[in-house]
Amino acid sequence: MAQTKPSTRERLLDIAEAGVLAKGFGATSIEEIISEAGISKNGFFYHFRDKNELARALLQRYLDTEEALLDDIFGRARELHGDPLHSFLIGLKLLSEMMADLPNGHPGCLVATFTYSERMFDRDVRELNRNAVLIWRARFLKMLEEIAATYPPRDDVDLRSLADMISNTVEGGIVLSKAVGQPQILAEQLLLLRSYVRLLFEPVQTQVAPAN
Amino acid sequence: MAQTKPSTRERLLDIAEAGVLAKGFGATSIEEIISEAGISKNGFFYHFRDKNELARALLQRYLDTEEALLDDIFGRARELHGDPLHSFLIGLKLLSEMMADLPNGHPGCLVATFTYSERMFDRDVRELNRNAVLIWRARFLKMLEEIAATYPPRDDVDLRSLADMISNTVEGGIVLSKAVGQPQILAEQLLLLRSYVRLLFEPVQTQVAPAN
DNA sequence: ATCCTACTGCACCAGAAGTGCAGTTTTGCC
DNA sequence: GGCAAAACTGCACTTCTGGTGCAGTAGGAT
Repeated sequence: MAQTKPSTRERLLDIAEAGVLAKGFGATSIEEIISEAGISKNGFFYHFRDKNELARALLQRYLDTEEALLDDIFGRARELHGDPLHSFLIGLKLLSEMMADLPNGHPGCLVATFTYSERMFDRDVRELNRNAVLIWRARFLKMLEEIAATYPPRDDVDLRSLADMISNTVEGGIVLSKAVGQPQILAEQLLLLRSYVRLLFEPVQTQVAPAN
Repeated sequence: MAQTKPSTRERLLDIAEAGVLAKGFGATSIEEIISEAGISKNGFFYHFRDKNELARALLQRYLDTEEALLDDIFGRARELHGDPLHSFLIGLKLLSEMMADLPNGHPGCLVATFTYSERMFDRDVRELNRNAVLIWRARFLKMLEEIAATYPPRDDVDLRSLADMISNTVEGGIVLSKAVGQPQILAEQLLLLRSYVRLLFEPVQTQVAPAN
């Protein structure tokens, strides 16, 4: 089970991911994946029992990458500022900047692709997808609780909903950016979310200062 | 060209829409649509030249319905309160309540389904999809400009981005609600958006009063 | 009576997901 | 170097789906 051979399997996943994010899971045929990878059909089925297992592997890899990315961004933000609120605001800024710097815009979120599902996947894959969102929720909720402990929120908001708002903004931003072909929408929306968090938690007097 | 016969064509669209929203466009086969409609395959192709034309008709009808729904909600909100800010806040509340009242949650947005495209549609359909988002933007921007004329925003936000934020919240909320199977997420996110709009535009002294 | 709309029925094609099996190359290990 | 397992190739075959083509028909409007 321990992967020592990354090459072919990883290449299949790379090709599949690009296809799925550009065209959707159903529109990405095994035929085209293997032709691009220069492998036979049975070579493909050696690595993945069926298309559903490809979906599972694709999603798992994607989620691991996203987790690492969020760890990195909010970890760096925390290093830049010890205060929970300010490090969170810095994290959102960094995230927004990272999204703005993607040359062709965000390629798309596999979680959303899988949610708007296409051929329905099996329970495994759907559960993986569901858990991904719940993990994001837990991550951001933890950060918000830390913030709320120091800065009482100005409006009576549910922190759990607010935690979801980060994922919500990203998912919505990706859809809108892709739909109209304006990649910057996602980055802008993250800055609006940041503005909301500031208005909610930042003490009033500080707000008169320029916005960064 | 003037439709006098709604029955079969509309029924095909109903069945197709339900399928597409539940499983995605590619996973909804013509075969299953016609079997549910009790019609022959050629009967289907009599109404739609190919699957792409079905997509176009589906999207067009969906957009018309959404337009009417938004007209209705924000029209009613305006009747309930003449002030642009308060009628907008009422509109968001009404929208949130409507989403909360959907028995099985929002069935999904065709614009998002089509964006995360699945088999790529032709230029026509993609343009229709793009314009839909731009029309939503224009609608909300108009309302926000009216608000900003009376209430200077507390943070230096771009009204165009803020206009997109409504669509963004809905699209993201639908994805999250569907992904985790918690329909109320969409309604909650709309209330958070409402909270942000309040914090942005509502004069400070009013804020101390209880929310809502 | 006949034309148009709205279909049915049948035959057929290509592409995609898979299955099955036999055989071959590559590799890692002793 | 030898051997087994891993990582494939090639071919044949099945089913489902999208789509085409053509011939025919029931029922209402002119």
